Amino acid sequence: MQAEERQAKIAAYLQKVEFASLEELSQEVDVSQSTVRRDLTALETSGMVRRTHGGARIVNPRSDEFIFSARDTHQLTEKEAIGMACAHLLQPQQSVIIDAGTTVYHVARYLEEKKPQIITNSLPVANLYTASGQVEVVMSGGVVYPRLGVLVGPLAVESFSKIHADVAVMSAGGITMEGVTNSHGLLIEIQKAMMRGSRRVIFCLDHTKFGRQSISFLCGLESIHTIVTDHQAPHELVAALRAKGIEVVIAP
Amino acid sequence: MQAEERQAKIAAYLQKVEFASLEELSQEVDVSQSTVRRDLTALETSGMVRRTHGGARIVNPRSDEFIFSARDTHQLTEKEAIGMACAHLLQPQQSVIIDAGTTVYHVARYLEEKKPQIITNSLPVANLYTASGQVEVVMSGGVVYPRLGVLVGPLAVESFSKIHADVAVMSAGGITMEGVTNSHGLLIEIQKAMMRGSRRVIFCLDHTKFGRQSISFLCGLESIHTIVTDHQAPHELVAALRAKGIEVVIAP
DNA sequence: ACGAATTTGAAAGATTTTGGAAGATTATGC
DNA sequence: GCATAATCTTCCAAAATCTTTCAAATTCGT
Repeated sequence: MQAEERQAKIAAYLQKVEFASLEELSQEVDVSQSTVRRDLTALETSGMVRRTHGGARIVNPRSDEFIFSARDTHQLTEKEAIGMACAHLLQPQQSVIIDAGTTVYHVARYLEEKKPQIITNSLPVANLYTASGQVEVVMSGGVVYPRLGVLVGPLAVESFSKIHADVAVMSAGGITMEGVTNSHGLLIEIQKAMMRGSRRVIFCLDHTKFGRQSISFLCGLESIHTIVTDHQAPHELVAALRAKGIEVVIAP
Repeated sequence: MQAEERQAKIAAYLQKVEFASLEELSQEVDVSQSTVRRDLTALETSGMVRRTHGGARIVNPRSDEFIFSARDTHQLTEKEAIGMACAHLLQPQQSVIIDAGTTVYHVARYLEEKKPQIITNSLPVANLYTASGQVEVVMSGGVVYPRLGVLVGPLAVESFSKIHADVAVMSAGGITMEGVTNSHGLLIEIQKAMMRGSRRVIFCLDHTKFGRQSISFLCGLESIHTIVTDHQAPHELVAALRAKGIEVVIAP
């Protein structure tokens, strides 16, 4: 690698992490620490970074715009398994509405090869494919709900009311034999609009959602075509749902 | 291959990658490194590229206002100064339309304490405040334009047509006495809608934009109330703009 | 087609950059 | 406050890269 390119890489890396040790940097750009030191002094004279003992720090940190909640490790493997299984259910080139929620976010992650058209109100999902450009992503409008990165409000409802898609991939707070419930009342209207606009409705629900009830009622079981869950889901409830004519996919 | 054609190819390649090693370039155009060296010295005297040890780098990297890249350190300090200066122009609690573009992105960064209502079609801007929750952000709908992270298309235009804001903070590809131009035709309609919906229009343009013309015409000078730029902006053009009644703010 | 002028590729020597080591300096624990 | 460890600076040899030079190849004009 070239000196200049390397220095740019170091600067970019520091932009991302704000601070990095010498060892970290030398591994990142794959040169000796001596060279990193030299690069850092060069970058320091240009005013871009400040050296410290043991590393360097960016002068004007720029908050990284493309991070999705780092603390999302809850039931990660289950959610990934569900995500993959659900992605398998979709046909190439389909138009897919993706709900906002950590579980369905993982569905979106595995959709790239299906080259779908994704319609979503979730910023994290949209961020997934801004870089690649392989997947067409349509965002609804709306007010950004803090922390979750979901677009809500009348603008969002209106957007989805106008849209028709092949599939809606939904999440929820809980499911019982009485129906599906969710914790955020703001989302209910949007989710209803999503489901109305889709020919097929898939719910992605990990086993912790089974038998649980949240505050707001979303829909009855008759609105659901498919449920994707993991192998820890209670057998009786799965059997009962199947008896109601719902396809239940157990992710391995 | 001809010498000139080869040099053009080298220049084009460098435009794309910003810097490249001698080996890379010699493979790219399929000549010896000696020849590449000669070409590079020629290109250097013409001011187009700068040679470095081990390769070369483009002097004026295609300063595309609308490309968000990790290594966007291009005119970073100027853009930050402009961002701060422009943020100062706004009143607390105002509703502000923020255009999609690297310069105005920096305006958004400094807006938190004004507690504004932000309306935008830029994913990076929206991502800025999803975590904090201090600022209300409204997103237009639209199709995500790959790489740029901008929402475009009829849905976006329609969203902005319905919205009225106190201020619009805009970017552009270039400004001359004939008016403001932009490189992406897709954005023009959206930007026009943004400007129509605002009582005051502020353009943030770093000095490289002055005297430059992009492909698509956006608006005449009469539509502009304020321009924020940095101190390297050419004095004559600044004076001429002021003579037209436009407030020009020079960021320190 | 022939010779002059230019361009190209390669080699030799000069220069710069790199990686490591020794000694100096700064942080850390007790 | 002192000993210890970590980190930094300085220096040097090795590696990479650059410049210069020159013969072969190509292009151009006639």
